[in-house]
Amino acid sequence: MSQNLSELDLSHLQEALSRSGQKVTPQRETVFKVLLAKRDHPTVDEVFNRAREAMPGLSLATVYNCLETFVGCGLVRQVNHERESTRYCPNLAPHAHFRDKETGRVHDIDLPPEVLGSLRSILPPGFDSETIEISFHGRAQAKDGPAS
Amino acid sequence: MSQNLSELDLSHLQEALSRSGQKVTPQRETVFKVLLAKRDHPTVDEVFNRAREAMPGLSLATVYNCLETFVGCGLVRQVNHERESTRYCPNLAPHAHFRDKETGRVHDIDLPPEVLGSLRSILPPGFDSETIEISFHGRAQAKDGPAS
DNA sequence: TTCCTGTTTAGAATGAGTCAAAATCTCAGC
DNA sequence: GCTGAGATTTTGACTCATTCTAAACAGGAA
Repeated sequence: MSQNLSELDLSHLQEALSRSGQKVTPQRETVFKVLLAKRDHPTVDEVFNRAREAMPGLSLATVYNCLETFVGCGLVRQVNHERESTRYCPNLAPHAHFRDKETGRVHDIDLPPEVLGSLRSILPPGFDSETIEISFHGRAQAKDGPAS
Repeated sequence: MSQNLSELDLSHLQEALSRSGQKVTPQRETVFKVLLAKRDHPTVDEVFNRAREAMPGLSLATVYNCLETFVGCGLVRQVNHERESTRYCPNLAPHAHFRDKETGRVHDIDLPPEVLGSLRSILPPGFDSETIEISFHGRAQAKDGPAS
């Protein structure tokens, strides 16, 4: 539950927000720290509950606002699986997601550039893709450890 | 709005349903025909409206039921994009989806076996994937024609 | 201070989807 | 052709993630 989030991580927040003309507020800091502290793809509700430990007055709407802001300035990615609640992920490296049928956990799967390339190459001319989402669904061996 | 859907298509329905011990009903036929008639990844609401032209008494819940049944017996795939309404797709060949930012249309993108293979290969040992969903998001040149 | 703008808050509203229970259908067995 | 069991459909109520609205708040420029 580290208090030792590197300054570097928080400076990302600072930088990304000011890049898009927005302010660093206590709420945004708190929410961002929650995302960095446990990278388990929490839902809004989970973020809300964790964040309230540090900031009891925080409102759910604000958590929605913060997360939307982060997504908007590229700090965080949304992860959707079927119709379940949206989850949030501060891993900015290109990666796919694997959703475990049994546990519901979401795992990051590293996406090598050549695979990304071959994916891009299947688009016929005229299709200009900004984002690609890849999600696997199945069972993962209980390789425990932090629910990545 | 072709009445000439091949017998073959409808026999798929027949076969897939009885394979899982379920009945062919007028409602299911109607809904299935709607999916085949215009392969534009309709939402439940769109299916509902189209189906009611042929069967005015049809209820929304039944459309949900039918589509769930079809997905369950592998006749149809669900397509989710972000938090938008679920769409349905009778194309069973392996393919990705491209969602046009501007029009909202969803296009099927053919997925060659070798690309599918290279995707599978990025899974670390212990990850056993049953389904893969790939979705692109961006702009598509107005290569008009039926909103594939 | 005062104003302005962006942010946060609480609560109401939305809307896709699900559920429960009654009505209806189908069809095997008589 | 009837009967009864099981599947299917219907209606309407319900859930719940998310969005919206309007009022309070914060903090910097004038």
